Amino acid sequence: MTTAPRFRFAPSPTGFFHVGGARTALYNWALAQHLGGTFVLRIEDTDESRNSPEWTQGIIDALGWLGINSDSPQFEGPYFQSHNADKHIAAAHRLFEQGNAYWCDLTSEQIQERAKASGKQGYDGHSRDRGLSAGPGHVLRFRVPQGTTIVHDLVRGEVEFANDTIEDFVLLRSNGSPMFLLANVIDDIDMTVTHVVRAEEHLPNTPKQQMVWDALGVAPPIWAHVPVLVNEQRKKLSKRRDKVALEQYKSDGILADAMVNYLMTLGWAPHGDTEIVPWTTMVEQFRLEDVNHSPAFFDVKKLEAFNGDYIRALSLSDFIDACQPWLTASDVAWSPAQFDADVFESIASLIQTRVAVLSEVASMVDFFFLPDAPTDDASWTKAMTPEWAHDVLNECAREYATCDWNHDSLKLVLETIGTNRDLKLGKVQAPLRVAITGRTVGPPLFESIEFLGRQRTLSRIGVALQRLG
RNA sequence: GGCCCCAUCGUCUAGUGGCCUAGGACACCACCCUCUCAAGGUGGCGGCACGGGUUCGAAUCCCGUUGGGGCUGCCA
Repeated sequence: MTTAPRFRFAPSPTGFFHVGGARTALYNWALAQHLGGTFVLRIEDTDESRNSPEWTQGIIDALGWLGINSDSPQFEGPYFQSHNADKHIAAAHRLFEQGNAYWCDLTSEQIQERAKASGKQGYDGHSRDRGLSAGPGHVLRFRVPQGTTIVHDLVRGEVEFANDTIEDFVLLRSNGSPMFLLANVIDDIDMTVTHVVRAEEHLPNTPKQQMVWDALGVAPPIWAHVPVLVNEQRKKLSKRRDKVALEQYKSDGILADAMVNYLMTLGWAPHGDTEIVPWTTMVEQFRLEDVNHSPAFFDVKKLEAFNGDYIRALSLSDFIDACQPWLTASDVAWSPAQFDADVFESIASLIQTRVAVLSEVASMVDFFFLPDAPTDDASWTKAMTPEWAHDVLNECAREYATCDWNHDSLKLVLETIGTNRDLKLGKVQAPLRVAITGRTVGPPLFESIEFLGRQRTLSRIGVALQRLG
């Protein structure tokens, strides 16, 4: 008989949500969905010095954004490791009573000195047989048995560790609080976790944890260590150097689906020649055995390419909805009163193919809502330098005062002005574009002018003419 | 230093002994389309780290070398 598998995701609440953690969570979630199991969220807050309660809500929100919904019947938690301290301590004492652990009174300084003197690194097992009991300044250490420990890992195969290379690690701190290694195991046992899927950086901890499982008489879980995510220097993504906050990508305008899809392909690929596939397909196909063994570079460019794809796949109304946060943000160039939702809806389809991240939208449509064209000196210089610029704008102003107001005729007018001077539309449009939009690049000009209206168009041409002198 | 992991285009990957003169995607380049910029289309550039084996046959298996990475805390 097989019971439904139970996966767990066990982040520590140390600020924002790390993209590496996001991928690990996604792998666990995909597996839970694929196998009809449970995803258990456990907040590992044993290190009191660096946890903060508001961050756990951040974790839940971030998971929710990724589609790992805490309302789902397959979602369990959050549990807090700190709430289980009693169980951890009880287990530690049981380990002591069984002879699997012993007390030690050495300080870190003393350990270092001994290591220096012996020339060997780490703790040397000095207190193993000293028969110490609990007391102030005493830590409880696990008595690593002789022999070898074999970790059966679903992505790596069998990994063998000689136990004599593993030091007697600390279970309980001198203040009596449990260490991660212990707490982690006790919680996994307590929550009947069957699969531990986590990042590769935990692989060296695994034999230690497995020994604790064994000592407690419980069969260890199925392990799976997925490769870490690295930066361009091939170093593990770090909070200090790298942009790793999921929230940051969200506020830059990365779509959740794009992020999910991209993260899943870091270390794994869906079948076939397309890597942009719906979540349900990934759930169906994802297998731990197919996960790559080597670190994967978190490539923001590729993420944005995925995102552009997802943006273009949105229906127009979904796209418009998705843009709202960036149109109403506090740092936007226009005032709320100046914003015209109808205008935005009218031009949205022209914007949709032109952005890779949603935060780009604002600077692409600002000229519609600002009283005057935005100023961009580089664009101005580039477009207004030709000696014909002034005359073209002048003629434009005259013709646009009376011509039919639709993009076809607006275009035809400028085309004619250009033809008379032997200038292609691609060239003559430049001064007009900058006069109207402020920039040399942007959405299609004549549609934009049409939406802007005759009055404002004429006024902007006037302003530009004046500036040209 | 010690322990462990890893090694296919610049990057993410497909590939599990013959279908591989190694496929796709991102990036890059060119062309087409085109009012700018995108999007889209077409094409191109570019890789099995190296050396030994095993085998009729190796990107795929074994060994070694080299190169990367992770861990090495009374952090998680």
